[in-house]
Amino acid sequence: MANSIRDVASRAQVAVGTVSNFLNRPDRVAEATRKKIESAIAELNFVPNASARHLRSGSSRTIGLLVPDITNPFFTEVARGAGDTASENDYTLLLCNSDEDPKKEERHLKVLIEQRICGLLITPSFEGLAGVAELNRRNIPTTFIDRKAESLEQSSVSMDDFHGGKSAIKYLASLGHTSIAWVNGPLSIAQCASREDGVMDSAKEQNVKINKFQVSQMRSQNGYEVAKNILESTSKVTAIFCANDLVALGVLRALLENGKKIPNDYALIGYDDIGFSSSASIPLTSIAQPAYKLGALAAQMIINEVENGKRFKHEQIVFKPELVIRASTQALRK
Amino acid sequence: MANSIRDVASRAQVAVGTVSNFLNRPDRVAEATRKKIESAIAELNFVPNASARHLRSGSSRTIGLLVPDITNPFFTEVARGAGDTASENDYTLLLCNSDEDPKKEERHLKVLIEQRICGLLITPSFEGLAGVAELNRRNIPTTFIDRKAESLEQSSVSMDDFHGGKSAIKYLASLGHTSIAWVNGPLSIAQCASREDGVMDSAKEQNVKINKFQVSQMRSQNGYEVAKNILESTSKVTAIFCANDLVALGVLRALLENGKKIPNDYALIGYDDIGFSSSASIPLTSIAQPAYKLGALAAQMIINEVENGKRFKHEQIVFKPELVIRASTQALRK
DNA sequence: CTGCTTCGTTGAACCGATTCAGCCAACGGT
DNA sequence: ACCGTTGGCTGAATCGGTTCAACGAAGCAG
Repeated sequence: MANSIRDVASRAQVAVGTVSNFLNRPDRVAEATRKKIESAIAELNFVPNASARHLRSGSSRTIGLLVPDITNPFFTEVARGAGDTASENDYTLLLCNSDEDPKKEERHLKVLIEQRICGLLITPSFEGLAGVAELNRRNIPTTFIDRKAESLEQSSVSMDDFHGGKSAIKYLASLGHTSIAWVNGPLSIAQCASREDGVMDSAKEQNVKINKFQVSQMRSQNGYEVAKNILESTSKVTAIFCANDLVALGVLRALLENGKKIPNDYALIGYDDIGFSSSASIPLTSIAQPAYKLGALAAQMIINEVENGKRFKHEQIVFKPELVIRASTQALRK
Repeated sequence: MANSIRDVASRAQVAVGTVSNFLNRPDRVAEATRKKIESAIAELNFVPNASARHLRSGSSRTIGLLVPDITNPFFTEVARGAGDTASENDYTLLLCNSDEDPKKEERHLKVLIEQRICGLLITPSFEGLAGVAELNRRNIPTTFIDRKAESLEQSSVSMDDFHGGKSAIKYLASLGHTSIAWVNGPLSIAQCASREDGVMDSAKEQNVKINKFQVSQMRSQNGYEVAKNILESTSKVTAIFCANDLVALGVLRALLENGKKIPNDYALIGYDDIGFSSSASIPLTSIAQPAYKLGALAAQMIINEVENGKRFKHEQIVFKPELVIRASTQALRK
């Protein structure tokens, strides 16, 4: 049932080495021989065994992708991008979801090492992950996604969060808003910290007032809850900027329930531009991040690194996010 | 750098076979020897090579999961469930996304065969997929997810779509609605067909009138577009039931844009109960499907089948979906 | 005709695990 | 004292590919 290269060889009346050449360097094989092997493979329904191949060749042609929350559409898109690129280059992508749980993350890293992945794509959610150090010790190239590498010895594909935060405030200021609520996630998350820096920087430039609010997790429910605080707050704001779309959607729901009109009573901006934002009941203005492209590019980079070894130059690529204007924002009516 | 079992053996002063026993059947190894091996492994930082293990043992401990659209939260949840269960049982899950493209699907199946997966989980989106027949020929157990297997030789974990369609209409009828729009996807999709049967069956029982509408794809944008037709339709409906939540969210947006009040002007029900439905601006009543459980159970079943071989009894498990009532529905005001 | 390449092919060694027949020592029953 | 059993350990064979030194034949230059 499970045919081996030896069966193919004997059926095609050639040596095993020739079949292997046919599989890997067909140009080294004469036309006539090639045909014999082709038909033998077809007749036997032969498909090479990846494990055997990896074992001997030393290269697994498998890359790992470790994300903190596959439920977040942003990461789903990253995974799609990385998967498609891997596939096009005849690599296998091993997708692992840690659910933001360090234990699961370590376990997945162990499995990835067992599989002898030749490269890892990761969005590190915690500092100083033991497993990542382990990867380094084993010389497995690692590329950060959505997080800039601090060392030049490592590649990364990330977003300019400072710019993202800045451009949202700048845009709101241009609409005439001078008092803005900023709903951020935990500052321990690097992305949140950078966005906040951008927000504050722009606020100073544009001379607008920022009211800070905070959520413990960047999920819809948290946005829903924090909205009450915004409504009850003494200093009246006319615009709300949220650190991601899920939170913004939660805020949106709370505002509508309280009879507020969007964008009339409040302008609202999210971050990430996940698919649902454009089809929310009030389509959301958002800071778009090219998630698919992030994943695809990261995969391409790690494949280059794997194939070019030492000659490879590490790069830290930073994309600029883009403001996408929809119905949830409009100019302030005096 | 990459240590082998032989390095461990020589460091621990034992035979390679003993190390292998330690790894796989620790009870067969004496306490003292165990300790020696343990410390040798720790010192050398040894992690076994999965490829070598699979090659010799013949079992890959890898299961494949092939979904048609990882972007759909329903499948993301299925994948999480399957992934967690695989992980708990020391299996590796290879997640593949076909984007509803038969070519990609075939390519993924080829890769999965190369990897010698010991079992496949699949939501078949097309009839008579050549690749699946191939899997059968190779005796690779296959379990259908969200689609009942027609043969008793195969397991499946699916939902009772007939019941789902029926219960939505029954509920709307109980609220006093007698004229209902039913927005379905392509009838070529088995799930859509069954839901429609349930809808029509219940309509007859409850004596309510059904207005059929159709979308070509079950995405939010399609729902947005079809909503116009519903509004312009001559026969006035007071409730709308959509074949999935994405479509329902699109309809919701269109209705709100047209100044309609939900649930006052229209009651609205979706299907799947994806996370976003509960946090939509008007939280959506929906027919909930336990996606995570579907994935987890399917993974457990295929693992059982793999490990118990012929003794395994195939099962076709069918879950009943559950109506989840939220703000988008209310009793009809006369 | 000889010597030198080039091209296509061969087949044994090897990658790193698992498997299993076989060995030794200790123990217990008679 | 003898034999059978059991527990623990050994190491060669093996899984299915890839690699590579070596080889024969053909082609070509001098």
